[in-house]
Amino acid sequence: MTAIEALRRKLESIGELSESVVRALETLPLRLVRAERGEEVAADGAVSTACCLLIDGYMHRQKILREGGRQILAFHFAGDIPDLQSLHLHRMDHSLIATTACQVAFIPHDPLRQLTHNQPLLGDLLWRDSLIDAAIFRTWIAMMGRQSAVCHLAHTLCELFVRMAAVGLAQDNACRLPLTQEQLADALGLSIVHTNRSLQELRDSGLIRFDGRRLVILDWAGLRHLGQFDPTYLHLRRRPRFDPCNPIARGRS
Amino acid sequence: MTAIEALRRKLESIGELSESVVRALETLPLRLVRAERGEEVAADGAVSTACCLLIDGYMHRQKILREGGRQILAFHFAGDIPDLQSLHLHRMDHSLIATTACQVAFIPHDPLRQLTHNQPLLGDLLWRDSLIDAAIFRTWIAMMGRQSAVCHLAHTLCELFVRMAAVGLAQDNACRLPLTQEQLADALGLSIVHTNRSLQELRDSGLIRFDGRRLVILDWAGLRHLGQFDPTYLHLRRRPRFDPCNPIARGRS
DNA sequence: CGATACGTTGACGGAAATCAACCCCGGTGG
DNA sequence: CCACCGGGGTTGATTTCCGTCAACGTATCG
Repeated sequence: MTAIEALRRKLESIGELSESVVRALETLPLRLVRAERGEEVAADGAVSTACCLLIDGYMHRQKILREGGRQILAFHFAGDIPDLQSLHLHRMDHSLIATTACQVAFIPHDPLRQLTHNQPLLGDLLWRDSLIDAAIFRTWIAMMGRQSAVCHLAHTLCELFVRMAAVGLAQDNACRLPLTQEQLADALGLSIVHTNRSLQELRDSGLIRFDGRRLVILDWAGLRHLGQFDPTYLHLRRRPRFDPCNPIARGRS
Repeated sequence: MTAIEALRRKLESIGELSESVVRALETLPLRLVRAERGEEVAADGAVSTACCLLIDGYMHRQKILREGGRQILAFHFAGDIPDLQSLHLHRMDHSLIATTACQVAFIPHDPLRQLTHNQPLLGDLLWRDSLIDAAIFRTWIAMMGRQSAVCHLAHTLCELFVRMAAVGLAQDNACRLPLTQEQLADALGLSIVHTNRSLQELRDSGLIRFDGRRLVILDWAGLRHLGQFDPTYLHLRRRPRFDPCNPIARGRS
């Protein structure tokens, strides 16, 4: 998949994209780079001059705290621009890490900003994307502050699955999800041990299957209910019309 | 203070604002409204057609969860546009509440969006503002996930104080902060009881004085250290040059 | 004067952290 | 070929931070 094709899928999942805008996107200068697993693509505190468009692979954003603790802030995959905020906040306030080996395209800030000025509708759409990023943070805050570990975990898995499905990265009721339990724990704000036990709870209840590489949803309604998951906050253009794993609703497409 | 004057102070605290842009802002149609304490200015799930510029008073944003729990997501004061995200995310994914009686100005979306198109530099600055909003969410996530109650509380107080100081709402080492312990607790994701005890800890250590109306910082260095507070993530135009309560640094202005 | 909202305190219970093993598996190198 | 190693996952025992419950104090207000 090309860089612009990945971006196009993403933007179309959250808004309308005209042909002229797509053509304009294709004029952007791109620097294609491969990032190795664990590589720090953008460092906390650094000043950045380009945004990173993720074409293939997985990345995450994280903050390292004084006593060595780590908090993961977001997970990203093909089509995402994990450091879009750097377009107007030049200094990074967290770092961007390649969760797996990745293919990325760097888009220099200057031409990208120019393009958002010349094509206000594209600018609005990218702005919208960054606002959805923020909406996800808000939801994480609510889950961390007021929900139990299992609920939070279930919610997070729902969110990742729906986001991936929206850009065509899920087949049927499964998606690739190459996360260690340690990464999951650092995203949820839990210990590894407790994360492990919460995962077991979801598995033992027959809601999911997950081996650190692939997530299979066995009972979407159950997982969604347990995680109190309501996809409104993702602001997708089409709300998922049916529960991905509900064969009845799926029948009438 | 007028609506545009409040907005001007805010925008100047995070970026450059040219005279022509200020004049352009003054052409915006405003609907001035008073909101009473506790009033829901924008409801979760509602579709909004205007942004709310806060001229005087305090507001907060919150999510209500299924079992009646509440999570406060942000605190706002004069100059803030708490629902700026609605400009590109029409449906609210949380609600906006008047913490105290407020004076607000509603700015309809259409002319505001037009203005961001005609004045790309203003658009960029508002975008930046919404990105700082997100940066604050990220920091809250890290605090909730990986820090103790007192640390989180100290950090939150530091943040509020610095944000207010940046727009001239703090005098010396004190600012108005009309929050109940229940609201503080719902922001921190703690119980009221534990919030009360954490506050006492800060008071007993001689770091702050706080009576639910006014926050006085008695030991900025200590509070800042305890809360692991580093203001970088607020992306202010001028980093606070001196610690507000450090008389030595303050001497050489 | 109650009524209500907010703050404070003590006793108790529970969810999650911490500590400490142990297992499995793939890679690597003697 | 097998010993060794490191990363990741799993389990049990113990501890602790924080939540819950319940009561009481205080101030404001109609």
